[in-house]
Amino acid sequence: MRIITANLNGIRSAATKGFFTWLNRQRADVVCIQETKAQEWQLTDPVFHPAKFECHYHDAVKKGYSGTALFTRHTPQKIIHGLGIDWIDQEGRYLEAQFGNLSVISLYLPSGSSGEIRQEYKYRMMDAFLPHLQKLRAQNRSVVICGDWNIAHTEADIRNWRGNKKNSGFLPEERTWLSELFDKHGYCDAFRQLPQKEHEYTWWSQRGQARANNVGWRIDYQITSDDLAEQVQRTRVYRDKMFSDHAPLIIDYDFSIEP
DNA sequence: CGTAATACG
Repeated sequence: MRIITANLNGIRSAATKGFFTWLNRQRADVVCIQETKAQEWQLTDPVFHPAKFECHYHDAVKKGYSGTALFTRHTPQKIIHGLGIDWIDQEGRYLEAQFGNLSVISLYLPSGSSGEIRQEYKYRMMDAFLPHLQKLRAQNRSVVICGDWNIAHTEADIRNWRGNKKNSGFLPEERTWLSELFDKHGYCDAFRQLPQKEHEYTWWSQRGQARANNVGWRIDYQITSDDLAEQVQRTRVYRDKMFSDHAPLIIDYDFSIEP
């Protein structure tokens, strides 16, 4: 099966640039979207509900802000909106689809780049999310968590690591949190299961010529439970001018969703 | 500076 994750930086803007035309050609089974920046009542146009998918939206309370979506070709047994934690769910950051023993999750971890208050919020969500991830493992579920984690893990995941050691998204505490997820809690970075390509980033600053020079960060991941690690068949970062600052991440797995 | 509403990334 193929899972795509994409931070769209505004789903309405993305639609006008041809995102849905592109998507309908991708043979995706599940599509996880972040930063819809819209509420569902603003998305009545059929373009936002492509026919071959079952489409779910999880909006932020604040208009034009954040928001996740999950499109699926197969009907899930259950859709879960949010973590059950109000101050997180108000920002529309977690949307889960359950297919038997498999959970596919669209996740948008906060950015901390605007200042201390949002960095603290980011840390608080990381702290609140970890027990949830442990619970999913304790239930013996297979899990694919797709989305914008707003953290570059290692020096291989960011072009200018020296210059960003004190910047949100590459702080030691954030990187350690991801390391512990991988080393202690039974999760792995699907993209890193296959032979490494260098300088494969998913996000570029809009300042200067960052995109043109590929001075980027890998902050979008599909993080799976360890049991799915050997299922990864092919990974691809899809760079196209249609996607203004984030590139979608496409991963093919060697498992299928039970009907 | 883009997206979408005057903030946020």
